Amino acid sequence: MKIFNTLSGRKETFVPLAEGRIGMYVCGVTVYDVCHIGHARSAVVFDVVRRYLRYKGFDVEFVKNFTDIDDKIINRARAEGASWDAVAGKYTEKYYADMHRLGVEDADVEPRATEHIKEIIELVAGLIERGHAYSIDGDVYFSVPSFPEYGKLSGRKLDEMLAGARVEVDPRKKNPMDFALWKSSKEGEPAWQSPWGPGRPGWHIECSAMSMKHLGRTLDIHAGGADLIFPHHENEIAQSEAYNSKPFVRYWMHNGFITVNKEKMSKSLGNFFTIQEILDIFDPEAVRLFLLQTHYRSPIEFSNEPLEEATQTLVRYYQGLERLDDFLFLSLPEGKKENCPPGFEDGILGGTPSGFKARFMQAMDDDFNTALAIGHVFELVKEMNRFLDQAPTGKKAKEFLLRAKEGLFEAAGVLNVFNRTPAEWQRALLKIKKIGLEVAGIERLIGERREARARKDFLRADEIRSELEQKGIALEDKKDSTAWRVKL
RNA sequence: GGCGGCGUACCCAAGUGGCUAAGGGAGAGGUCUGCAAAACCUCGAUGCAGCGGUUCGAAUCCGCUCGCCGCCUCCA
Repeated sequence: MKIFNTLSGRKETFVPLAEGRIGMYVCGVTVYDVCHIGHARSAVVFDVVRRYLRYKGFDVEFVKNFTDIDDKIINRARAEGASWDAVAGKYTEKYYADMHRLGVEDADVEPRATEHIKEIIELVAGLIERGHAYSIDGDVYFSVPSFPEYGKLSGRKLDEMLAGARVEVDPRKKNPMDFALWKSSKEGEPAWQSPWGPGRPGWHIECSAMSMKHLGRTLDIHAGGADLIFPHHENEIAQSEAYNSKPFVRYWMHNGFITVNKEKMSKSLGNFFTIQEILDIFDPEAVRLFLLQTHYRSPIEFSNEPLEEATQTLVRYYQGLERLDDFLFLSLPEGKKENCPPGFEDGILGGTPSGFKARFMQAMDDDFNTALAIGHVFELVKEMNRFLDQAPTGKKAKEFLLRAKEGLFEAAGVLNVFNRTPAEWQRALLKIKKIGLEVAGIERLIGERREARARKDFLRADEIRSELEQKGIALEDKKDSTAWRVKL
């Protein structure tokens, strides 16, 4: 299995520190506001990475933190007239609500910065002891020149960074690049007691302290959005490696951005779409598919159109699945003569190396190429349809298709897309398209129409059809039944 | 200014040295059907921003040009 490692800038063969076990840490969110689709991307992408590693048989310890104390939370609390911890609590809840709807699994450990003040203080004190940090008036700074390898993740050199510095430098720092490990608190701000006086942790130190506590000194995988590479992750490396004298992370993974009009979606530009407002119009599965149809390191241009296309794509998938289910459970009476169309065994439907499962794993093994993996899903769907077009009958054909379906379900479990039943999908569409009809009501009308058709009252039958059509439901007459679809 | 990425069919997108350049959406043709719709099948780039080079062979490697974007500041 290969993973693109930001540290080396290339794909590397993945070998965990301890055989069969993986410690993985993902930078979560600062809970000062609701999440936008960019946060969703990071969460969904690394959710799939985790699921795939588990699928491969690794014992994965997955840690994702919440930054629950920070300047932005304090400012937000002021703006909302609430306490800082009420703000953090509120947006933590909203985070969970969004992520659960998107099918993102909770982490094994979900540490909060404020629950690790003791570990953070130990770490800061240790860095001072080792000569990598210094305190001034209650603040503590990391001394960047004390760590010669600084810049190795983001690929920049110290002097270059100084030349491009765009931020006002605190004159008390020994070096302009030094960053805060501990910030003294002003009057009225949340504070914890420390050897340097009351204060709160700097942003970067919490991840070092928490990852070390929950996963040990060296992590297998550390992941987050590409905007965290500098300075956040660079600083984490400096702190952790200066303290431990050991490599901090073996594989760094970073996801690409969501853009709007080709520009990075961000709070400051105001061009962001919240998860909530997107899920108000689109099904979560369509959102997830949309995010996974592009490789995780490439940018994704956001707009409604691709989400509508993703919805249409899911229609194709669930149509195929329904057809398969119909075949497997309805139109395959026992005792019918055997007819298993030849020529499919060696293709994607078969269990050979060119079969679906092998291709799926090959795609995922190559730096989690979900876009290619999803492509294989639809190759399989197409081939399945072609197979069914041959009107197969009998036990052999059934077993053949059951195996194909099994492979599909394994992939669905990893992606957490394609994971519902066709009926569940239709119900979800009914809801998201805000069609004011119940399944029972639709089926009653279909029954009425069936009777009308039986007595050749096509006027009445067409009337019912157009009545449903107006409400957004299309009818499909099959051989001996009528199915309904939500129109898109 | 420094560092990095991207440019593949009408749209999205995979592919980073060698079989027919995946897959989805849209479109066209066909099958099915009381009619219809849907669904399914088929079709679709002699071509991979442009120009040059390396190679038996390049979308894929190298150089230059054009266009777009990111990081260097909080940011998923």
